[in-house]
Amino acid sequence: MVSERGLQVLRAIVQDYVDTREPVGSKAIVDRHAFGVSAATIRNDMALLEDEDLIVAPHTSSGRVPTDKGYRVFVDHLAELRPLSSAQRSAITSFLDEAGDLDDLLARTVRALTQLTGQVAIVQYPSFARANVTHVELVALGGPRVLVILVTDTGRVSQRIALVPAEPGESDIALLRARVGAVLVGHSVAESSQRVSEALTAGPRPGVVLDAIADAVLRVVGEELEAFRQDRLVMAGAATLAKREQDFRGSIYPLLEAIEEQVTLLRLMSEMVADEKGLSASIGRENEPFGLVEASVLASRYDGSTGGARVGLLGPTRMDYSSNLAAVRAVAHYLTRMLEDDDSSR
Amino acid sequence: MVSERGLQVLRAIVQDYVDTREPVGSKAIVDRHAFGVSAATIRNDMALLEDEDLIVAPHTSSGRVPTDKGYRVFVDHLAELRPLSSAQRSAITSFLDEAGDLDDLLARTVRALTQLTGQVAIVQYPSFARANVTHVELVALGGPRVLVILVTDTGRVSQRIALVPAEPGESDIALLRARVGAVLVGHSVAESSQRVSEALTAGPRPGVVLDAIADAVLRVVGEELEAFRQDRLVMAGAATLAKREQDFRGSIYPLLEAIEEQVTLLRLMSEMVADEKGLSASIGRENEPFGLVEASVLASRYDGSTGGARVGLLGPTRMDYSSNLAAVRAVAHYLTRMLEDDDSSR
DNA sequence: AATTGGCACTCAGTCGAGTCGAGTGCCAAA
DNA sequence: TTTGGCACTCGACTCGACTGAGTGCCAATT
Repeated sequence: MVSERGLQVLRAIVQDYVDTREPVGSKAIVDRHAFGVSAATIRNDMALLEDEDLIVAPHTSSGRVPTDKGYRVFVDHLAELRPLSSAQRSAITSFLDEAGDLDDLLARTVRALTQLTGQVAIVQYPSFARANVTHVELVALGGPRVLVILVTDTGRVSQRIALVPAEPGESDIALLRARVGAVLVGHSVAESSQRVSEALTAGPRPGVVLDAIADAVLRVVGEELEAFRQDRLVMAGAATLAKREQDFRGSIYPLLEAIEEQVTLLRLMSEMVADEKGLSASIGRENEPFGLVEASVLASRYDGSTGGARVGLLGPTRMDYSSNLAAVRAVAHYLTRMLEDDDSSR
Repeated sequence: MVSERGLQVLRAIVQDYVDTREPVGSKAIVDRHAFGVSAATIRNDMALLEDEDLIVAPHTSSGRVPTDKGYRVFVDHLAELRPLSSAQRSAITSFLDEAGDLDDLLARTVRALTQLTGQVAIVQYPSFARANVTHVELVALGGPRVLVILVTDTGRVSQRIALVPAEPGESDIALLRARVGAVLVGHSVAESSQRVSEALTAGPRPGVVLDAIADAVLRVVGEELEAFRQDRLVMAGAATLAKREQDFRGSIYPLLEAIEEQVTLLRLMSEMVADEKGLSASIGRENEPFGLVEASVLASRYDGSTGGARVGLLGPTRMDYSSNLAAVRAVAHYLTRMLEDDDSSR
């Protein structure tokens, strides 16, 4: 069983190891931390910690290094999030304050977070599945092309071009707009998607040109709604991985690939279990199902209203969890406030 | 002066070095290439090549390695682009054929190119400065928000939300649409941008609400047009750099950073000088002004009509120029054809 | 004049022995 | 339970010897 002091020793080991990148020995601990006991005592504690699989010695007779389990205990029980400096806080707020639309806000968020932590920052777009479609607009572009525009109450706007079987006239467009609008407007994205499929299986009445056009438009709308339901990520700081390369035993290739793929990270972030404060961490081996074993992901929920969306960061397992968790929490906090504040303007 | 055979020796050195990643010696050359002369003769030639700064010996008595200048001569005079296999060609065409809109087409293009070469693929968006604005659409979103949509004849559609000083009614929207349309429709993006500024300096008549709204909308339109004029890049395969890391003496950090920044690569690609076939290469040190010294960029123009746009790739100086140039050329070719073919549908 | 075989020379890479020292585990004493 | 002492381990570093690929040069050959 690990004593109270044993846990303090673990904390010291994690902190020093993150600091120095070198296995830390009993002597180094008594030097750098005021434990008031001798090195031999620390050694006994370390032997226990090793029994518990919280630390490990890379080879006989060298210092110890935290295991993934050790980091986990540190994060769960030992890390005290050290609050950001006021300079940092004001830097974040003023930087985010200048943001324009949602895209810009999220882009600024990741930049701020990567700046703050020196790690890869990630933010998930708020999920749009529960958003409601408020407007549908159709614009005839000439020829067989019709521009379809969808707007949701969360402020997301998207457009797509439909190729229709016949060129619609001005009045046709108005009719189409009403018809498509009836299917969508006022319904959530998820519902709308459903309703579009139903409207399509009904099929056009043969020979009725407008029906054929409407179907073509609906098909495009369906595709676009599907895209709405897919979550997206915004990231920044991928280059910082190259700087931290020494922290990875293997190649950073899997990491860069995950960043480029996005979908892996998306799943990973979605499946993370948050604590009561909305913070979550996935450490080292815990990411094995996602093909990442030497990396940790820290994340926090933000913007509780739309639910599910997260902001976080990705870095080597050997990272400064205290600072980084604090940074994630702070950024999530400001981002949430930002979204609440001017909810009406988006 | 370098003899004809000397150049063949240079070619052999470049090819073998790219192949083996090891300095190549005179013996290896006579073994792998049928020169019909002895190693001593090759050595003499190599001495000349070294005098001309085309190759260099990393240390006394090891094989030679091409210099940047050597690669340059190879690319300009010696590389014969080896055509793609028919399997590759059909893979490209069928993959690009499935593309939807322009975004999708370019995304597929970079994926195809990175697949083909194993390098980082880059494509510049066609410049929209000369595109003409064909449609302006306004949608009242309720409250002070008005959705502004711009469409150009190149098929680019973009939208933005304007915050206006008063909520416009249905008829106001129609009036506004006509008014804004008069400023933009039928003019190129560059002209439109100009005309918007002029319309704004005229200023609203005081007290006329519609004028104030129109100005707010025009300001947003101006911003959006500005965004049109900025070129953008789409990239893929950044992760492959991690695999090729051994090919870089220094860190890959500057490369990843350039990829993330985009603007550096954009300038680099814009300033490259193309040969008569539209192909261009920038090798190693030649990229020094852009902070890249161990990398080469190969590029090709595509879609001559809109002018200026390029597709290309980025990789270590020690790359297979023959294959990669051929791949870039082929992809540019198919991309151009794609854009011409269904010009009407975009 | 170009090519070739021969030869001395250079130097990175490798291997093994020797040394150093940080750090451990264990034990007996406090 | 803590502590000082001590033998032991083992990675990291250094040094020297050796190896071998490859060069430059030169005299002989074609």
